[in-house]
Amino acid sequence: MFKLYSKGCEYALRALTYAATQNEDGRFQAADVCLQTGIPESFSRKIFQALVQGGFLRALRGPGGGYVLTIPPDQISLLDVIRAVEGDDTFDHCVLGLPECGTKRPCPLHETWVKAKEQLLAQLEKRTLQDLADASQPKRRPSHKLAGR
Amino acid sequence: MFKLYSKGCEYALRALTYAATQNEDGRFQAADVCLQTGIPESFSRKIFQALVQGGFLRALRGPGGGYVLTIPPDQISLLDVIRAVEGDDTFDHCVLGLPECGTKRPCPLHETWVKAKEQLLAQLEKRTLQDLADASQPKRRPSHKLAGR
DNA sequence: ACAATAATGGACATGATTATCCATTAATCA
DNA sequence: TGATTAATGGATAATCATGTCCATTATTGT
Repeated sequence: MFKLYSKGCEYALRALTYAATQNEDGRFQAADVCLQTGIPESFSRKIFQALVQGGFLRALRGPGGGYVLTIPPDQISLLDVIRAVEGDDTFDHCVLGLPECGTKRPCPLHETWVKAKEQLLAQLEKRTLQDLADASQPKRRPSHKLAGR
Repeated sequence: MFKLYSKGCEYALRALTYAATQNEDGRFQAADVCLQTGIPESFSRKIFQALVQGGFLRALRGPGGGYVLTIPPDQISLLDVIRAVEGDDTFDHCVLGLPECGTKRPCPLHETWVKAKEQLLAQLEKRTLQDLADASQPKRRPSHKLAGR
């Protein structure tokens, strides 16, 4: 069946969105966020590790620790998160599964897919974590951005 | 990772495309098509069964049998095939995995996804099996349609 | 130095997708 | 009727994605 991204990526988006609603600098603890957003903790922790590896999060160990976003949430697009979790090449494979498919040797669906993909990625690129946070039911500071700009 | 559709669906598209290049009425035998397109036979046979169930193919048993398309290849869109194999609702699930997401209770990504999906489905809907067949290296009758219209 | 907290990393369990095998059914031909 | 051909359907295996558990490491505070 169709999958825009893996479960892990879905959890990353939900967790990071929640983090952005809660805290100015996107600081959170794994256990807390997983409990609040209803995503499985043990599994999601692996994803957080990947986001640390990818440079999106900084890990803070010890009491009062957790994770902080290394970049403000309004500068992280959904596409950024997706690529960080899934790898830069998630969207780059031939949809007909032909290994030799490319610009020089396009499969019958190549051009169609390139166009559809462009539009899809454009949508995912223009929405940021902050957008998602604002669109969620605001927990605190209900979107000061709308007034502030 | 990203998946536009399942392996089975990929095989269906490759097999049906090949069938359309070979034969006016899209007639083929499972063993033959699988051999030629390099897709696993035992597995693909299950998919052909599904396409029979879905009314896309008619199965002809016995010597000289095989499958025939019940509809001419230029009237079958990629989206038709995808929906037949994957089910009508493949593209209808919330990308954030929220069960209550819908028009009345949209998730933060709902509108973005609806738009991206529309564009994606439009691309998949306007290409037919005949298009794919013509775009493949033509085995016989190299696209009489181009001259015929 | 010790205790408590929180992330890390490895091993393992579960589930879904993908793939293979084989006996059965239906059709054709001699 | 018997032999051959080709799809069908059920059981089973392999592979990958998802999920859990636990010992370890780093950090903080006492």
